[in-house]
Amino acid sequence: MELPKAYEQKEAEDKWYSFWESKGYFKGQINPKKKPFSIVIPPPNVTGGLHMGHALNNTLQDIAIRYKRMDGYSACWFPGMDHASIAVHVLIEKSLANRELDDLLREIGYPLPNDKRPLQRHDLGRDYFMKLGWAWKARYGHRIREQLRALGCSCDWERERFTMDEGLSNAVKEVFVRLYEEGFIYYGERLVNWCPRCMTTLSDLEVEREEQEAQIYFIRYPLAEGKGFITIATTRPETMLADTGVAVHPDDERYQELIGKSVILPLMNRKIPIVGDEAVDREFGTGALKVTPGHDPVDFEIGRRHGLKIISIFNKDATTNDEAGKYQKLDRYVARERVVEDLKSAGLLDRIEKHKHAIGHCQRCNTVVEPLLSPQWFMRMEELAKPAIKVVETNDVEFIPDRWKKIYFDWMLNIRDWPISRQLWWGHRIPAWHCADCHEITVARKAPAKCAKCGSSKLEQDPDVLDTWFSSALWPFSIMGWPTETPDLKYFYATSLLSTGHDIIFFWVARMIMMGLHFRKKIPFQKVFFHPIIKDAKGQKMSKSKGNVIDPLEMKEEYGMDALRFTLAALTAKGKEMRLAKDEIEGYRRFLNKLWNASRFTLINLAGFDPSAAAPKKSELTLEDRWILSRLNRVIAETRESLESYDFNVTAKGLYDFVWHDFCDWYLELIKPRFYEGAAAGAKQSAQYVLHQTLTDILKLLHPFIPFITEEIYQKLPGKEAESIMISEFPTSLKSWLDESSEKKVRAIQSLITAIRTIRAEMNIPPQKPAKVLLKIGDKSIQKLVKEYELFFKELAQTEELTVDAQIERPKSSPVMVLEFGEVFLPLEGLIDIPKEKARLRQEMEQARKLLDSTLRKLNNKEFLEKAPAEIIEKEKSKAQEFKEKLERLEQNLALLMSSN
RNA sequence: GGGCGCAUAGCUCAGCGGAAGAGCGUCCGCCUUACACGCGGAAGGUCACAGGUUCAAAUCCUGUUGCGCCCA
Repeated sequence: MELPKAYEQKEAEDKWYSFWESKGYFKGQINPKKKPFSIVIPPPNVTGGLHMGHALNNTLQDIAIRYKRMDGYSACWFPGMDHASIAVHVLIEKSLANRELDDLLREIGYPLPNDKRPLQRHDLGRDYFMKLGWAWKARYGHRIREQLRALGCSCDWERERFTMDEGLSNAVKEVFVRLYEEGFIYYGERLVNWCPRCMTTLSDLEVEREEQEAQIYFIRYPLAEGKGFITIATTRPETMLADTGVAVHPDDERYQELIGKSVILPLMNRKIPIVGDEAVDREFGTGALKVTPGHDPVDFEIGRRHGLKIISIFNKDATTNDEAGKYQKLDRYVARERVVEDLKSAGLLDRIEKHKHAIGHCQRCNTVVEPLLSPQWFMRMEELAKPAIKVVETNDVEFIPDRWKKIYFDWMLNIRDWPISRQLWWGHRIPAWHCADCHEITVARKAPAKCAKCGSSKLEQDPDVLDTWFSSALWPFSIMGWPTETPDLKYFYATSLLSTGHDIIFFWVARMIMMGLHFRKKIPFQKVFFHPIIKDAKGQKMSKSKGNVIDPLEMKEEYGMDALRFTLAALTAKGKEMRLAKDEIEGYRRFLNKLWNASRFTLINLAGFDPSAAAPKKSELTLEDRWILSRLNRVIAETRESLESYDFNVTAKGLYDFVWHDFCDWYLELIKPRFYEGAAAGAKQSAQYVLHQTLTDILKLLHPFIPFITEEIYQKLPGKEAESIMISEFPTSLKSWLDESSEKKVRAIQSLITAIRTIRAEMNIPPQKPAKVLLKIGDKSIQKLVKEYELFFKELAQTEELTVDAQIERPKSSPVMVLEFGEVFLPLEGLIDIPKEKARLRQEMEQARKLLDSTLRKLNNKEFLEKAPAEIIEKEKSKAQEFKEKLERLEQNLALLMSSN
């Protein structure tokens, strides 16, 4: 069966994905006779489509799962998606305002207004908003599913889950109730990060700090007793309206006697105390700090320690409220201007300086976050973190690369309570009910009929939803049916591998470990692989606004998905980031083209091959056969090793080099004569056998990386063992095929042929013109080798007469290549370029001398001889010998060149 | 302010104790019947800088400089 001239990727990709799926290969089977290998997908957000980061992560997971599946494990990849509470909520709100969701609104039967005014979620109400969310999920969930399929991901689609599915929602409720009952979850009023745009609280992790050029204001606060001022420094002058104290460091000599006294708060004329607190940084500003417990977390703590009042001057949209007196009903930045103006006219503004500092922004909408006092649900983390730290310390959960462990420990050791409630609609509603009569809270799995305390039936469910990461933290077991102890949980939990980006190590990885340990008493996964973050060619983050995104589906169109997959794998080294450019993908597509053509060559020459016939005996194999099989078995071992250690780049490069440079450049070229007419039948048959064997293994080794093209070729191979390469056996390296001697011989032949080619190229001898070649070689075994394989030289270096001898006089005007074990002469009829030739020889001599010097330096060193391992000394000795001989030959040749012309 | 990472060929990056590597780009020559998405050949590097450890350092340690990232 022959292959067409070109690989039609588009057709092949669709065809084989459907084939695999229809055969049920993706389905995870609970099989007690096999070891399980399971992966849960980091569920993509149903916000839109998948970007290159997803393509990377899912490619890596697919490589891992396909490898293990072929290697005899019962493999299962659990796919699914995340409802992404705030992200989707924000997107829907934006799209509503732009009236981009009218089609979905029509779908859910919402009475659309006739005009085009912007819609808000409150126009829809909670029920319609939720319906809209589900319609959104259906649309984008479908898109994501199709993208994963386009990537070739061998997910078990029957096990697909969504974080808001009924089962997973039950798991969320169950966890919430249990943690509440165990005292880990509590309700309380705290100062939280508040996004005035999203109108919700945020955890510290959801606040992104951005260094900004701002101003620092020095303000004089008049002392209440006697004359004078204390000058404070602040970056947020408007919050002074809510000041309830001034703090200085208790040991600060400048302010010693002011502690315990008071100041009159300007503009508000409020008397507030001066307190001493160690949290004050004496070096910052004037060393005196205005204390605003209602609007700053540090101040909140200081206030708590000194019993200061808490005043809130902001509404939830960050406008000022009536606590701000005459400054009420202003935007926070307008309030700032007014306050500064008035301070200036009152002569209380000392000065304004430029000041760089980090300002917190909402991760989702980039609005400046406002610390706000509000009642929220929190989760105590410290106790949950302890066992989760331990399992990483002991490597029960292994971090790859392990440098991420430190980052993890640092965060876990300083972990703080987690605000888990969000003032959003899209998400898991908190299973808590507030009593209108006694204000008691009832937390329950199902809506209670009456208040647990007073029996009132005036109950209202808490309006808030849970932080998305609350449900994501349960993903590895909620996806398998927890709290029911399902067969999946018994067999596939703990999962084998989690592959993810290091950017969500706290958000997700840490929390999954804590929840897994708490609720399953078992780690959620054995290994965590942190892949690099994809950047563009210049090292910039890919983003729509920068216009530098490379879209995976476009790359599939342009180069084929296999090319993209192989590129991503080849770039996945254990660094923090990787740079992707279209050039890279193009380069690896060429590799696929090479593979395709090598396969074409193989199939053409396998005509008449009987795969069921007995394998040739080892003695019937030629040198090149034994060589390629030896190399193949080494590559198999290396492939397995690097796959096990998640060195994807190493695997990819190893296979690339083997296929292109060993198999195509040398093996295929060396065996061509065995397929010429008139060649011996036995030689052809054994070549066919080795070709078939090697190509089959190459395809299998490459399959996890480039599933489509390998299947396309595999299906055309005669005598395939399985109905699909996907379920064929992953090659195993056999030591009996390792053949050092053949490898050494072929290396010698290669270096001789390369030397001849180099001379030909440098002397501009047309490639097709046969040349006489003289080889001066002392080593008898190499002499013999050359004679035996003269045909190789004829085929690959276009030699006509090949003379090999220990004693050969260099013919006049012949250039020379000097090797470690001999010299190559090419007698030329015309004149050679003497100066050029001299320069070349000199350069080579310089190189050889450098090498010789460095080995001699070692060998002349007593300590080296005493302390270095014997094998290293041996190696150095033989190196010295080689370099010496080479240098002598070069010298002789140079001398000859000088004298003869 | 604390922590982490990175500096290797023109570009992008591997290598992380025992002869400086790849891809792309550059230069030269080839339409050799698997492949011009190709074949053959070549040029190009005081491995950021300064110390140290070692028989031996691009590789380990310390410091300096420059760039990233994370946390406060």
